Amino acid sequence: MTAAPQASAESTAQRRARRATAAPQVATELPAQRRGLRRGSLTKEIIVTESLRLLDEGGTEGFSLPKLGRALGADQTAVYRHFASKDVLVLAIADRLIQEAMDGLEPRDCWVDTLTEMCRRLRETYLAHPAAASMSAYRTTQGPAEIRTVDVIIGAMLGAGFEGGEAARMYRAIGDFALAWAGSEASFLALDQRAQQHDRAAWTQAYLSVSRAEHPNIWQVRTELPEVSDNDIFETLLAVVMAGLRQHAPRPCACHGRATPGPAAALG
Amino acid sequence: MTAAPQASAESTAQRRARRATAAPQVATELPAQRRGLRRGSLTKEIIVTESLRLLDEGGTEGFSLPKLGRALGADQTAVYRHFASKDVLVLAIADRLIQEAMDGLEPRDCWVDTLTEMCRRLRETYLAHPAAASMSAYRTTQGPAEIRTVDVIIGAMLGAGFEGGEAARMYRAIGDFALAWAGSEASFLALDQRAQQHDRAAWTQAYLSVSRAEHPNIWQVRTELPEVSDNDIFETLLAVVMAGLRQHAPRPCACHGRATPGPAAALG
DNA sequence: AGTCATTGTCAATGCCTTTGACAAACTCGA
DNA sequence: TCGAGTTTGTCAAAGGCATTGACAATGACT
Repeated sequence: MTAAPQASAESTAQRRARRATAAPQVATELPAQRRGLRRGSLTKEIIVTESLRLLDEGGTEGFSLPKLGRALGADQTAVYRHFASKDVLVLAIADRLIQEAMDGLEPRDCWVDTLTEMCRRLRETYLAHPAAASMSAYRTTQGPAEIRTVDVIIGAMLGAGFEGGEAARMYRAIGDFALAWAGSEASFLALDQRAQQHDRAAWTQAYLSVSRAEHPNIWQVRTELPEVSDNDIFETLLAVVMAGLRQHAPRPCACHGRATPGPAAALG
Repeated sequence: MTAAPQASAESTAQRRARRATAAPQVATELPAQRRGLRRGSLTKEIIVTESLRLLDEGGTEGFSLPKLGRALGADQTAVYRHFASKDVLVLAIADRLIQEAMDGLEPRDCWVDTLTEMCRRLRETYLAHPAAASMSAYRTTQGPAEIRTVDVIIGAMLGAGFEGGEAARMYRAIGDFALAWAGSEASFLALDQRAQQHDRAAWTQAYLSVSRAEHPNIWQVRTELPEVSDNDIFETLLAVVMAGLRQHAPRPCACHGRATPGPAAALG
């Protein structure tokens, strides 16, 4: 079913002419050139893509349905013809993010590698679209990509030797962990730059100016604290989680606990 | 004419009557019905408390500064005399939650117990106020309670034998983990009941109706999947994380890996 | 008592989400 | 080829929210 007839150009011209003459005597001062969008120029796909672009550029603040409509060159309310409400649009955005993150995810020989890759992918995608992620994290769509990811995770857990209810629990634990972590990092990055910068600076300040007597432990590592990067934190926690999983697992992973090569291997 | 919450409607009426016949006496000895809006009757404390109540009862949707003002028996804009913006109020709410969660937290003999307690406390408080938590999670206030908690966590890490930068990294990993997890659980619970119920039901449905050929791993544990509770998931992940930490730690914890007694001790 | 800052109230602005009426334009059947 | 019906874009408008500036009462301080 393709067949997009090109006869629309002429009928568009007809429409324009008609509109010009059909209008009552209301003073038409403007050369009504491009007042409207051609029918069918908006699709769910286009709208979601533009939403993502707007959110990436302007953050959560700059995102509203009126602005989205205008950015598409359409009316403020045009989006409502394709999504019943903003909430439904947000769900579609969530779906797009999951797809983007998990497209092509394949089980690897080592179940730890599989889980590690899943966590890293989700985080990468969320960090690439923090505003979109902060709006749509914790929403679930049961789309094909999501279901497939669930299957891969459970497959890894079964590969680790977990059985039945334990495999189910472990899947939820790791899956929800990945979502929670990526979502919360994205949520922080979705705050306006001022708040973010202020927060980071404030913590550095707080660490460095802490009283030795009152908070001796902070004091002891006060200079190292501001050095820790977000990537450090994520990879550290990921390693901890995977170590814990390996220990719980009835079956060792294929790489026998060798450090998983990853994007943060060079980090201190 | 708005149908304000019952309690506040009445106290507003009382206030009006009282003010009309107001005697210039001080008469501050009776705390009963002291909700009148004499000058100074609104304080940050009161406003934050009422915010929490409104959020607990009505969720994120029912929470706005106009409604908050009305619920306090005051003008729509009264809150702005105490908080420069809604954002500042949200930070104050965040502070209150952290205080509530961490009040009286003390290091325990076993550093694993200390960390476990911290994670559980944060989660409990956030789950008790999901809407408030979903608004204020990921915000940081550097209040005394927060700083103290940081010191306790770092103390636990030093107790585990981590040193310098490693202790700093581990503190961030566990602290951020606790925040991310509690925040994301709260965010889910802050969705309106309909969406929540729908989500849970949809997943159960999705699990049970999965095709064996397409998603064999899900199929294998399909009946166990809906059985997993939120508490199961949290305690499972917490156990995994603590096991991983123990393994990374240069020094064993005081209880030598004995299962930490907790609300989910029955879990395998 | 008189000055002054504080704090509650009022009126108003501009943006947001959403809805209903309307009109253009595409589809489909005769 | 034409006309009915459905989509889809546009317009106008309602009702809510965050925020602001002007105003007024009130309590503190001198």
